[in-house]
Amino acid sequence: MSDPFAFEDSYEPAPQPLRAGVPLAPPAYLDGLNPIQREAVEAQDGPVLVLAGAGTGKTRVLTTRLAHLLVTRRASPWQLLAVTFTNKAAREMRDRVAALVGTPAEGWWLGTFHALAARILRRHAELVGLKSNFSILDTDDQLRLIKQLLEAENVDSKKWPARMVLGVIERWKDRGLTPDKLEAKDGGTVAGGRVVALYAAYQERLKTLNACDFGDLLLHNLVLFQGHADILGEYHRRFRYILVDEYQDTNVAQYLWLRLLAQGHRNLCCVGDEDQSIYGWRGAEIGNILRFEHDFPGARIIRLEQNYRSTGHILASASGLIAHNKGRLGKTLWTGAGDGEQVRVRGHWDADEEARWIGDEIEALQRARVPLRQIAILVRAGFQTREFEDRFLTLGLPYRVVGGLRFYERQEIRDAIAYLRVIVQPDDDLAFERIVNLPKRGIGPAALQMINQVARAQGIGQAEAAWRLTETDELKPKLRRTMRGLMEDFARWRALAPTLPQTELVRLVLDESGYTRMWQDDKSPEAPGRLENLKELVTAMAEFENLQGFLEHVALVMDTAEKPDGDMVSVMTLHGAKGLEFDHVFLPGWEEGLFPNQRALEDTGIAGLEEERRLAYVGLTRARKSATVCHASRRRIFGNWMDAIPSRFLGELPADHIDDAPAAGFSVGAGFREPPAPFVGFPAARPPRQPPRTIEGAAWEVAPRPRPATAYRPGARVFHQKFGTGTVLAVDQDKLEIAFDHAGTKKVIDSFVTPAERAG
DNA sequence: AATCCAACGATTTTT
DNA sequence: TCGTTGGATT
Repeated sequence: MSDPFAFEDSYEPAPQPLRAGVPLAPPAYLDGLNPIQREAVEAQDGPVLVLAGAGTGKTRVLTTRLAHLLVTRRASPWQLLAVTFTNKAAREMRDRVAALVGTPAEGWWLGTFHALAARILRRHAELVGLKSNFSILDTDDQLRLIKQLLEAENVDSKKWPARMVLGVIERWKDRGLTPDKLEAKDGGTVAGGRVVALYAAYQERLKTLNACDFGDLLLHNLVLFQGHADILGEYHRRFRYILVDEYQDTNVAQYLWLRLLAQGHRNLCCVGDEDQSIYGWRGAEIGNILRFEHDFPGARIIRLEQNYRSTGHILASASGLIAHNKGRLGKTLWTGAGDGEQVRVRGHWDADEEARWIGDEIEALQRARVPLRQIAILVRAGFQTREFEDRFLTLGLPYRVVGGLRFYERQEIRDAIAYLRVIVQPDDDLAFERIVNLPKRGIGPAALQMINQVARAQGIGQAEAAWRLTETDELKPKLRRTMRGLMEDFARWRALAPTLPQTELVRLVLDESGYTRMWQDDKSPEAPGRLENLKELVTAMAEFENLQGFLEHVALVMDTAEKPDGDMVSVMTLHGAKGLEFDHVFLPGWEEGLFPNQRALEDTGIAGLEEERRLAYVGLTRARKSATVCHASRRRIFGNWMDAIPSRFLGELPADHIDDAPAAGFSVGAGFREPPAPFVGFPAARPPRQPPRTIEGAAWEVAPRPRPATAYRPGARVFHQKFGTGTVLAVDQDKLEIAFDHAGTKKVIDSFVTPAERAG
């Protein structure tokens, strides 16, 4: 089987540009681009920043640019690296470029930061102390791991919830900071001043689990590139042109990753809009885009400012609002379309009335034959959707709440995947722990504790420890039999895995493990749905080449391509709306405290306020024909009614473009003060050297680990917690055969015995 | 091992 | 207010 991404092809000489890159007649796909867009398409060499305002045809420019590179033969597909944030964006880019070029472009590196980083990491995993079949953990796994560590460290998990500790660690990872770059004091008082140590322990644990979290995918890439110039060099030779979408959302680690890769040919084109940077709280660093010119000297900045989406008043309102931000590069959006309607601002007595009024408005639109799919309600926080759901339910108005539990986040799906993970990667203790007693097998906390004791003593995974336990008399016969059975099942499934289509394998595993039966016997109302989901999982798996590919998909492509079903009003958060557009947009809840959100202000001060304002900007610019902003005087927050004052953002909307502009003099939320600017640190320029390490074992192999020879010799007197004192008869690596004084002859594992006091 | 109650805490969540 | 979670109880 040939790997289209094998390195050999990167040494192929670059194809010569066709007529020095200038085709005789401009290709058809350039028609209909405006002059600036065309400039952005044709500026192919050197660093380029395309500042693409909302609705200015960004995706079109991006895809045309790629097509142009290919058609003019400046680069072959395999010499392109195209990075997006979401899988949706990657899909769209792939499809649209294929449409432009005429054939699907095969062999280019197109994907999300994480998917691309994972692909690179799988190739060189040994160099960062992993095996190439490493698992990618989800948030659940991460939290369980942190909880275990907190417990081991005796940290009060009430005071320092795992969520928070994980958050701190992830922000460090976002900034490219490995534990060795931190000092204990960098963690402040979090977890009793021990977060840095916890971070180090967490990373250590991940390594023994042969696992990565999302942040690690990038972080390990950085370590790899910085420590192995030869490998980085190969990627330099490979990637002649690099294209990045949504650059305003990159974090420091991603920035460093891009910078390292772009050093080769320096053809780095980043597309983004600083006014739509809304993920700062997830580690996105707006400074990346603001500093682009400084970071990449000689960069060309191209501003796409002609908006093709919204009518004049909407655009002017959004522009007027965002002009209040300081941290901008600045753009002046304009539209050739007419003024359209002014942005409506409406106040209501309370949130219920707000929902009622918006419901009525939507019904009016419906009567005017506006398709419901062209209407959206964009809220600041998830809980705001409830009022609308209640209202739409009574009105019988079809709606859909976008977001919420995703397919792969469902319990039964995660369980099924855990089985597969243990098969692919026996060291994956987190997956093992999840399903070892699911369905109930009687392998409860006590048994697990024993497993853990062996695992820890011998430095092996739980699965391996369980296996070794069954070779002894440590367990009660019944338990020993079930555990042995389970371990043999796993061994068998593992052996079958490479020979069986993955769909067959899951079916087999879910049946033989009793997992399916468990839900079949379950009388709860949700059980049938879960069985349905499991079937859907099997169907979904069919599309993948192999089990590994499927697991990679699950880990990295958490979204399921949503089916565009039915004509419904969309209700979603402002974050969820980024990149979407609707004819008619309703923006409820513009009140101080809610929007801008109190916590955002408290956490990050002026930076937080500006991010909230960008969120408002994103909301307004989703609208094509009409935007309606609402605020209520009373809102039920956490059960009790709270008085609310209109958002300061309302006062920032330019009066000329507003319908029923509220009277001037809105109070600007009292008590707001500016905390010190948050520290934004860059890691030291000097790359840390990591000694290369080689670990044996291909994807499906369970490399047999040498068992430590025991310190006990035949004749030694030992003590065992359960069986009492005895004399060692025979030694087999870590297993001892012991003649106990009162319990007969048993096989035990040496970690369960201690030297007995010498008699006499 | 299951079940019940009290306490808590509740923005945003591309991967 | 309401859903989740963890401890305690049977």
